[in-house]
Amino acid sequence: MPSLTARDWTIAAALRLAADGADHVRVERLAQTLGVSKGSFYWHFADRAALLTAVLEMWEHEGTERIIADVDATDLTPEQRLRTLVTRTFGEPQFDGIELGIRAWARHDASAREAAIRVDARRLSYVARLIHDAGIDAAAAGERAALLYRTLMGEFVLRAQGHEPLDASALEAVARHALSRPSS
Amino acid sequence: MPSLTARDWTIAAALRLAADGADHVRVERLAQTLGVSKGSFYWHFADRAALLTAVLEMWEHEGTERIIADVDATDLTPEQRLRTLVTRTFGEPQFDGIELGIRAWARHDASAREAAIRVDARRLSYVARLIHDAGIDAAAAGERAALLYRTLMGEFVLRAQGHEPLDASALEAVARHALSRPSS
DNA sequence: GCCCGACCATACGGTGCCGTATGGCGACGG
DNA sequence: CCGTCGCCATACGGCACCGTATGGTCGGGC
Repeated sequence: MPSLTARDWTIAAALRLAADGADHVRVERLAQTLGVSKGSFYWHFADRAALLTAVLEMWEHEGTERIIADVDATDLTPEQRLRTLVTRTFGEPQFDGIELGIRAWARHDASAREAAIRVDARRLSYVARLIHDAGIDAAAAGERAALLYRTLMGEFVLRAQGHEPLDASALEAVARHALSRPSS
Repeated sequence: MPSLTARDWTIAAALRLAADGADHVRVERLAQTLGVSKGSFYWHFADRAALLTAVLEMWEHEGTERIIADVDATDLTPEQRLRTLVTRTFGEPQFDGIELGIRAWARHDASAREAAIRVDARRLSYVARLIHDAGIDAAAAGERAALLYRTLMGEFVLRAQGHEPLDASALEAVARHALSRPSS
C-alpha cells in the first residue's frame, strides 16, 4: 500500500472536476474514492482551495505545452502543422471535461479565469503564428485563429453533451478555411 | 407589495444559474434576494428540483423560438436571414450565461442534457435549412451549420471569460463561409 | 532499541443548505 | 362579521461538508 502524494490527490481532483465541475470536488468524497480519510488530505494540502489551485496549475502547465511541443518537434510545413494540430485537438475527447470544467469554474473564480485567459492567449498566438507562417497576413491570421479556436471550444461543448464528433470532412473544411486566402 | 409568482422565482433562478451555475441556485439565497423567506418558495414549488425544471422549460421554450420567429417573420432572402441570425446570436451577450450554465449543468443532469440536445437539434436544423435554401446542397449545409453553431458556442465560452467579442469583420467571414460553395 | 518524522485515522464543532410543520395575516365572498 | 384561501414567516430536524485537534502506525537513521 504505497503512500499517496499531493499529485495523486491533484489528479483525482482533476478527474472529478472534469466529470462534474469544480463545485463537486469535495475533500471527503475524494478521500473515499482514494480509500483514505480526510486526515491524509489535510497533511498534503492546506485546504480545499489549495487543491483546486494545484489542479489549475497542472492544467495550465501541461496539456497545452505538450501538444505545442509535439507539433513543433516535427519538421512539417506550417500548413501540415496546423492540420496536425486540428486533428489532434478535435480528435482527442479526453480533454473535453477538464476544459469545460475549468471554464465553468472560471465564471465565478478570478484565479481560474486568469489562468484560462493565459492559456487562451498562448494557444491563440501559437495558432495565429502557424497561419501567418503559412503565408496569411497577420490580421487575417489572427481572425482565422480566433474562429478556429472558438469552433474547437464549441466542439468541446457539444461533444460533452453527447453529440457526434465532427467527421474528417468537417475537420478538413475547418483547416482549409483557416489556411485560405482572404476572399474579400 | 405585490405577491410573488412562480415565474418570478423562475426568473430569479435563471439569473442565478446564468451568473454562477446550477449548483449555486439555492432556495434560501434566492429568497433573500427576493426579500421573502423560504416559506414563500415552498408554496410555489414542490422542491428545488421543480424550480430547476421550470428554468429548463423556460429556456427551452423561449429564446430560441423567439429568434427563429423574428427571423422568419421578415421577407428577406435566405442569405440575408442567415446574416441576420449571425449578427443577432453573436451580438447579444445577454444569453451567454444561461446557455453556458445550462450546458455545464447538463453534464451531470439527464433532463438538462436532453433539453439541450433538443434545442441544439432545433437550431441546427433551422440553420441547415437556411443554408440549403440559399442554394447549398443538403450535406454541405449540414456541415456548415454544425461548424457555425460550434463557433457560436465557442464565442459564448470565450466571451464569458472576458474575451472581446468577435468584430464585424470576423462575423462577416463566418457568414460568408457558411454560404460559400464547397471548394473541393 | 529508540526516536522522529512522514503519513494517516478518528472525533469534534461549526456552517450552509434542504425540506417540513405550523402559525399568522390580509383579502374577499357570503 | 366570519370563514376560507392565497401567500408568507418562523422554527425545527437533518444532512453533507469544511477544517482542526489529537492520537496512531510504521520505516529509517543513530
